[in-house]
Amino acid sequence: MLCPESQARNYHFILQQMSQLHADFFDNDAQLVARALLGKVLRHRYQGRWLAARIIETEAYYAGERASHSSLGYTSARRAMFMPAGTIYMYHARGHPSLNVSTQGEGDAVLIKSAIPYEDSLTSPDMLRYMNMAFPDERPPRRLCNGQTLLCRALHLSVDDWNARQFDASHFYIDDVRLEVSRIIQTTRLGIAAQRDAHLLYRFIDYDYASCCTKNPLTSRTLQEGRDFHILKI
DNA sequence: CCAAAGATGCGCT
DNA sequence: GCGCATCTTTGGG
Repeated sequence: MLCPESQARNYHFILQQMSQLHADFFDNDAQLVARALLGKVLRHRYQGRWLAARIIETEAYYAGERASHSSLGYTSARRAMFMPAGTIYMYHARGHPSLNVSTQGEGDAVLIKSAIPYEDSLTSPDMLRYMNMAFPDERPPRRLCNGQTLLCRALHLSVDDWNARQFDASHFYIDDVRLEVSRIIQTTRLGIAAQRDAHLLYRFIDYDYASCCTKNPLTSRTLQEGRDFHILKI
């Protein structure tokens, strides 16, 4: 007979095994993976505590276009983009870590661009406090993960620990807890120079959380639906 | 040395 | 809300 604490641990482990995303999830076209990742939950164990965030914004990158790091050529730092689908690719963007996952197609990947903290029975009660420890100032929950480097900092994910590695049910993985995503905004990626395929509509946002993403197309005066962005119904 | 798939505060509308 | 200047750290030529 297991003690209650062991039972809880077992239950936790079984839930992880049931719902975590495996390599076959990522072994698809980068845009499909980018869309499917919306509503999925990043879970990272940091100092014995489980931290989690719901993905609300992603970008797809292909070796065959000019915005991707892989299109710049193979280097050791970029090797994870060329590794099998489901390999974690992390790099430093302006001094802070950024999280990507390789997909089907050598050199193709998805950038996880923003998320919001997600609390449930698996996460630590003091999760928000631990996320906030990454920042000098006190931040409201919706400002903890709304940026590709901010979410890595809040979840305490480092390049040294996770670049070119695989997800792992005991430390860091992506979970499918069946959250509903009914509409997706498809629009242009951010921070891409005009001559590097900036026009491609490879950025995806969970419509219901557009107000929490890095840059909301719905409230822009200059962007027009049908030209600069589309709303996809699932 | 400097470019790079950022984040922020400030001033303006 | 938007554009712009300025701060940031690392890997690669």
